[in-house]
Amino acid sequence: MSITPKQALFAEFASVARALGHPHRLELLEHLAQGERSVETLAGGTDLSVANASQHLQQLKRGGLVTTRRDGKFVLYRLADESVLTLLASLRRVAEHNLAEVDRIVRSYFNDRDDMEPVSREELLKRSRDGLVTVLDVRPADEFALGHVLGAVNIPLQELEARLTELDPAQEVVAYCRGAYCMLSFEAVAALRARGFNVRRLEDGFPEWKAAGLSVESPLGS
Amino acid sequence: MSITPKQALFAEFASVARALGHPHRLELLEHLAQGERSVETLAGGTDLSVANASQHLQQLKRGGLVTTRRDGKFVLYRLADESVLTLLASLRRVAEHNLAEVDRIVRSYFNDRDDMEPVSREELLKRSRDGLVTVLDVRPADEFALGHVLGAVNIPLQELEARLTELDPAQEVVAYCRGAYCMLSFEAVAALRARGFNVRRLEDGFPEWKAAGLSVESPLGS
DNA sequence: CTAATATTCAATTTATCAATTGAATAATTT
DNA sequence: AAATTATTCAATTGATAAATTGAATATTAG
Repeated sequence: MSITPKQALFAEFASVARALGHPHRLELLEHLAQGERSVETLAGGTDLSVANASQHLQQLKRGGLVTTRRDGKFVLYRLADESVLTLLASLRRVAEHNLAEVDRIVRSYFNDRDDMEPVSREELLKRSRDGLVTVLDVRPADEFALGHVLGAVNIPLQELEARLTELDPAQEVVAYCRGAYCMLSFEAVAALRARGFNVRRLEDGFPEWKAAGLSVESPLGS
Repeated sequence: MSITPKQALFAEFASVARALGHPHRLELLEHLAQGERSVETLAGGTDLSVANASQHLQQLKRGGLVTTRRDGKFVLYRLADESVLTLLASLRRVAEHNLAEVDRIVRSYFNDRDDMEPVSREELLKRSRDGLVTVLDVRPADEFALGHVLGAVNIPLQELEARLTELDPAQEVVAYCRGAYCMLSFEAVAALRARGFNVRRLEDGFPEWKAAGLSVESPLGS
């Protein structure tokens, strides 16, 4: 018996889902959500060997989640389009709603949810315009340089302890990083709170902010 | 070295994606999108052995995509919540946008003749007013009952073969279901065309029709 | 052209998944 | 209680995926 078109379509849809179905690939996608990256950069950022990262990236490509272009001797990967971010957000939402294990991890590692109630994009935008908050980007400097929330201050998490004086203790701080589950901003909040700062997290990260069409600062030509 | 919470979360997210990563499981989810079903019913609807369907359903359950309840000797599966439908829609959207193969399949099986182009809402509205088409809603009866295109006939896809006599073979049929990526109307078109009907799909589905402010019939109070 | 760098490919081992079969469990009917 | 029905489990076989290694390609620089 032959394959029906419906089965063929489901097979294609499944291939997209399978491409998402590995922790390393999700991590690669999180990095790619920040912008275009070379294989070597991605391998470094995710602690994978270059060959392994390359293979995972090719699976993402086969699944239609990323595209590539060559720039000199580098092959640069990027998300195929915005719909990939939406898909990742949906995936997170389903996991949060329906997997007890996710809830358990978030609770046990990120403490009280009340305390950590994230700031919505809308709220941040409003309070930022009114000059009421310091927007703190805790991603590495190179990621910040490739685009960030308009008016944000960049203090990479690793430098935070050393650069506390750059933050006004009298003003609320809202920290963000790569996305809803990027650890950097969780850690920044914990560190700053321990120093007496009034600080919260943005509900998600830079890619979502950018995708929502909110104001960003980007380097020339991008 | 120990597993970071981030890695643990990505592993959970990946497990959700893996649950989606098989054509049979996507087909099961499509059936479940229509309402609660027993294992036997699902096995019948998808041409799987009961044991095989049961195992796939358990994978969906582990992935947090479905839940179960027991009713007498039946175990009834249902989608975990609405966010699963959103996730499925995102998955289809990414596949449609970024996989050439999906486009090829849709074109070659559904759109490769002029008369297989989907009908726009405006065109359907006009032809419907002029009495030129039969508007066919192929969603399950309970969904139809909650609101449908004004004047539409409801023949759920599953009953279509048995109720062909209700359709006038001399008149063009326009089928619709839940949305642009809902498979039901694709299948209805394929089935009816095989029977010699002149049939096309609406470009999207009921939610878009309603959102566009076009005439609908709804139950009291909604 | 040759050397150097970035990425991919090919081959391997290990691990996990898919489908089938027959038996086991759980609720219902007789 | 025994028989019936629906579902799940356990064990098997064949298929596919993951990570590693070393070699192969493609581009740039000298």
